[in-house]
Amino acid sequence: MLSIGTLAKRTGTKVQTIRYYEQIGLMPEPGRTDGGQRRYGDVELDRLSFIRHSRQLGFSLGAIRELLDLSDSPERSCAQVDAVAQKQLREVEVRIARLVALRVELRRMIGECSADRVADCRILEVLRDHQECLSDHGQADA
Amino acid sequence: MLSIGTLAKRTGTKVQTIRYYEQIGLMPEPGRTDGGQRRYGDVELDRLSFIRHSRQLGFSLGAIRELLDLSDSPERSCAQVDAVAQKQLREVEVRIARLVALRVELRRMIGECSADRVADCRILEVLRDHQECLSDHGQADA
DNA sequence: CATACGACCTACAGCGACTGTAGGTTCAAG
DNA sequence: CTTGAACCTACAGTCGCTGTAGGTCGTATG
Repeated sequence: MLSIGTLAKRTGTKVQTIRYYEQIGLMPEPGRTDGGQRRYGDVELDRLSFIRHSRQLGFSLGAIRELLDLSDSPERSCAQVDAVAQKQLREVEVRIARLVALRVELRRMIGECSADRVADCRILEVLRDHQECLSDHGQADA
Repeated sequence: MLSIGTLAKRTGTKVQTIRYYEQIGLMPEPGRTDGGQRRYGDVELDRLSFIRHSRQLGFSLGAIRELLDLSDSPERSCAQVDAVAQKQLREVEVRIARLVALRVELRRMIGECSADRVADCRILEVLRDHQECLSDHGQADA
């Protein structure tokens, strides 16, 4: 039986984060000692490892919830699992594309500035005037 | 004199976002009509354009505040402006590297799964077992 | 067996950067 | 003068945690 602190260490999670996952129903309510402290077993350890690893791969908690639900029906087709993963991949690809476009602009901006004074700084000029950009770089994140 | 809605349209910002920027002191408190509605001039239009464009390039509101402060002292050296932009570039590069590593894992994971049933799904297996990953992909974001 | 102290408990506020809602007021066109 | 779109304030919600305050529990040591 593991305390929440031990579970946290084993999975590289903060204690508060585990309690947060319990609060939003992503982790089950565990057993308690007589004094009211949480005690976990291997099932919970595995579940939390799954969650953390999925988070590291960028899956949202919503997507993770879906994956956990799916993995509870081992006889079903795994097409839905595939769809979730594909969607995540596409999102990662979109973000990479956006960031690469940003990198281009930032590099160009920095490279062009050889001024001494703020008044002549190309970086600030570019930021002032969107026209000077090559791409439209809609949103930075998402 | 522009209403907040017109300013919003011109800069591709939501009205609430402009009010939010005012609230956190990034935009100045504008003049008002007798009825209490905000009215903006070209100075505010330029400032908001600067903010929005910087946001699109991924600068945080904190960094933007710094850049706006710097651009108010036109005689100063622009080394600090450069430093802010360089920092942003480095952050973008780190994020790209992370996302590219994620893309590798996601593609591999998806490519390996040719199962029909959830029970044999490679995607879920990989998510369960971190060992199966090549990189350490620490944090998804940041 | 008593004590100390680190780990645990709950409840709630805060982060960044917005976005949305409710309920009321103002402006400008017809 | 009326209508209705646009404006106003104030506050709650988003996501995924993280931090704090103030109190309780469990266990190793003396």
